[in-house]
Amino acid sequence: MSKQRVLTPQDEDFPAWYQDILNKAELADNGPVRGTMVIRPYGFALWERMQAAVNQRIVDAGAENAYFPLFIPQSYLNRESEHVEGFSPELAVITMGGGRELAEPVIVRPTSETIINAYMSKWIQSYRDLPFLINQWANVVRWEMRPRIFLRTTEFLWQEGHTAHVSRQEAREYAAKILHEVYQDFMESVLGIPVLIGYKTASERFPGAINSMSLEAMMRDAKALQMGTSHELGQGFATMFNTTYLDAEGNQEYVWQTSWGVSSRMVGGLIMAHGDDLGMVVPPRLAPIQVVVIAVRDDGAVVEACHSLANEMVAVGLRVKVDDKTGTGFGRRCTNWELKGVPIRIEIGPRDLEQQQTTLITRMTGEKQTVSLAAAPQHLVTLLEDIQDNMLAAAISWRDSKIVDVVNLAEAREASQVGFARIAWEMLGTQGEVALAEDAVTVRCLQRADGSLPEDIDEPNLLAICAKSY
RNA sequence: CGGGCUGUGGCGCAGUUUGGUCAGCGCACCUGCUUUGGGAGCAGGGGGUCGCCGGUUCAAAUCCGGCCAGCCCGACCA
Repeated sequence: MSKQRVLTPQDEDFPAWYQDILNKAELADNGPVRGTMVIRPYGFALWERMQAAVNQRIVDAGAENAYFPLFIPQSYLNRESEHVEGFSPELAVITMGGGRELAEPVIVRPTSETIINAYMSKWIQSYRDLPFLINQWANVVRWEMRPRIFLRTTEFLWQEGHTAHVSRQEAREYAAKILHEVYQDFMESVLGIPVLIGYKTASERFPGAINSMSLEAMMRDAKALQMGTSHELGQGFATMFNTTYLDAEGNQEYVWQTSWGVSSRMVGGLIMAHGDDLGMVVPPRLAPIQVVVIAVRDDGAVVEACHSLANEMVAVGLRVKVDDKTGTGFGRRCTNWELKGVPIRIEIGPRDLEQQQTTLITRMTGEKQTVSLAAAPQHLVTLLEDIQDNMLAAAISWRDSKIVDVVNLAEAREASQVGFARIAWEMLGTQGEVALAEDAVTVRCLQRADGSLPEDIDEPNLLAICAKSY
């Protein structure tokens, strides 16, 4: 009964560590078609909780949910030239249906700007219909060369918001609002993952957008992960789909649009941003299970005490699971809950019961403490809040320790191998961006020196965040 | 699409060079007993047309030919 290695250590082989977690924490499996994934119940529970928190914020931002078809006429994509050029290499195209060749091939949506525009143009008539704010939760398909579960799969789950506004200014502000009030707030306050925000460079921009904003997080191997994007689409789609409205002066005008999304990739980000060599570490606000109560041994009184304590905890609003599967060894069960990253583990054994107490272990720190059964529920409520705050604080300080300010290309190249390099965009420039690409380093985003979002990409004195990424 | 590699129970692999008690190991799974405060021990057990097709041979996981699939490295991506 000694402690043995469960996962490949992160230092030894980070991708292997990630794979091990997917399997051992029962998060997901590969699907039979390359690039597809099966999301298992625990992995899906994480996603569902993300959905609920993001959806609430989207609704608060004024957008309404709707649903558009999975199949899009090929001709729709062809209307916006940059859009179709950007996506055509990764499209799944259906040419057969009902046993016959189709007159016009059908695209499996890689994103829905086109089909949503087709309907916006129908529904929007007057400036009184604006802003038009809509969102859908859906699956999309982008044929991927190098898939990795959650991070880059051929089919993935996401939310895509699409809006139409009377002015460029209003559209820009709304895209920024989503970035800050929906995405950044969700990621930092629920996921406990700090993000750097900024504009994508022209080469990293969404196909068809005039500007793309992104949220970039640092994983435990110091690589970057784009956690979400919010785009300013300008009037390109509106022009091609004739999405117009009549303004107060009686003029026919094109709308200004945005689109924005976060995906099941965030599950991968959660794993890689907080995980350690024992498994996942899930922040309390997200955790499907916040507390697991483990019956140490098969003893009627012990099991009963576990359930009774669990009931009290549920009564104060906690999400609790009782593990009374005493047929499985104690150590094994502890390990399994650690792998799943449950924030707090409570052990109740005969010795605890004699003292009317319980042993409480915090997943994030491994810290053990003894708490009386009577005080446990209330104690847990505050402890979970502390853990949530501590996880974000720890992630921020760790990330900041891996960001290096540099002044030239050579330094940027070097620093990007072991963290994020921050360099004046005027210094780096598009040529520097191309040079960095040789080392698989990209400019993740452009931001102001204080980390805030610039007015636009041409604003002077911007900083480029450079890193290797997923 | 260019370069390197691999296909053997659910997973990870050995065996292939030197055809013949090689259908085997670890983990997982099932049964029983003992266990249970950090991945338990012992005993027993189930499960594989050795990627597919063809060829050589008395005999093929092993040799030959073809096909298929997958992995890793390079150009695109939430």
